[in-house]
Amino acid sequence: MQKNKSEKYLNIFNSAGAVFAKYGFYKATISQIASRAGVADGTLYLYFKNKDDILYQYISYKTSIVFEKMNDAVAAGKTAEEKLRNLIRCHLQEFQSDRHMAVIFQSEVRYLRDIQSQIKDISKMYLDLLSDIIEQGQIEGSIRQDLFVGLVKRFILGAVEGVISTWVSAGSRYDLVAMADPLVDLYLNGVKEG
Amino acid sequence: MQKNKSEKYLNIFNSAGAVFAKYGFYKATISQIASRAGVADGTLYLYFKNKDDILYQYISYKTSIVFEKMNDAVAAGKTAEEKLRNLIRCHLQEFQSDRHMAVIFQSEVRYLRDIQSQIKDISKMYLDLLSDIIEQGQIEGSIRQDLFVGLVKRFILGAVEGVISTWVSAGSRYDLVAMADPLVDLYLNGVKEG
DNA sequence: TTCTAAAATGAATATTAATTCATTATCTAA
DNA sequence: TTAGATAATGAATTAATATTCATTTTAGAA
Repeated sequence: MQKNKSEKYLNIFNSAGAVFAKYGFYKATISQIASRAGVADGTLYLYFKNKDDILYQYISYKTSIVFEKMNDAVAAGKTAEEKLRNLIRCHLQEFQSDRHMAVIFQSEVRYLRDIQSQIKDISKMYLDLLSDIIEQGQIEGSIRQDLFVGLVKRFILGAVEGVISTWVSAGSRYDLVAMADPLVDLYLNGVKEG
Repeated sequence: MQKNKSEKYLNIFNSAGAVFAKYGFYKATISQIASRAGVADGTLYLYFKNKDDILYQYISYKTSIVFEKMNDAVAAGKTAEEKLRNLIRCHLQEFQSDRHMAVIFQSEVRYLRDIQSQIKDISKMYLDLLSDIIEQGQIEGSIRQDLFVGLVKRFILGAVEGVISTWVSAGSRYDLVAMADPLVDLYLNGVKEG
């Protein structure tokens, strides 16, 4: 099993992403992944320990990249509102530009949560980012003091995931990033008239 | 395969729910379900066509029950706000009182969406309920006119599912129904100060 | 060009678990 | 009480596919 990410490694990696996204982890077969990558079945085992390990590496890697970008996006904002807006936009942007990842995150994360506790859960990190933003907003005075942060952050994450989930189910045809501003407007102002 | 729901059928049905919730559909085995139900492996095939059919019947049945209750809850409200509050409360109540169902809905629905198009998707029905409520609120004047209903309804569903998902991951230890009112307050008023 | 190590192959193997069905047990009605 | 029907059993079968490894191919050094 190689350490550095050779061209062949990436080839298998990406093929696995496509096949997992299309069939789901359990119904995807090693042969399908190998054939899509244009290599023999046995070759996968030179690069990955086993089938689980492919999914594990896939999610680990994608998680680290996305989280890095989210961190940068938040850091680029000054006020809480700017930070929130940047975070949501980045989130939607990343998932829109990598549909396979979006599908896999949506459907296979629970499987990994059960068996691979060493994965840093992207939700956990995301919720921590949100906590910081909400608390900053409360200090700034732009966000209500009477809110239970633990609830608000889940509420926001759930809403974004719901929008992504719908976009995935609908065949990813419309522009996801365009929903960032209306979404943030909803969090901020609510649906009530006046 | 029997038609009427005998005691043994329900026994297998519920055992399957518990085993699917614990291990996930693919890792759950027929032997585990049979053994939990206290019957022989072959007996399952007198009541269900195959393993897929067990999950199919489980989700179909639970969906119909929950949706009926949700409909009643909404019908019991007069204003849009009352209806929304009743719907969210009912949703949280039903999932809280049936944790196996909550787990299965959270993790296995995508699998079914792929293979069993005849299931009426609970999300779809739910979103339609929400559409009606939002439109009623807009007519009443209690909900903003400038909202895109298609976005708002997903936003609300996503937020509720996010809260349930967190509750499931946290081992279902706290009171989920207690979150209904703070959640509705968030949808209505937003997080912004003033 | 030749040699050696690394990489790749894919047929054979091993494993796991869903499903079947010949047999046995249980129930019901005459 | 018993014959026939119905229900249940669980060992044997079947099917699918993840993984291994003896063999072949490739690439780079001498």
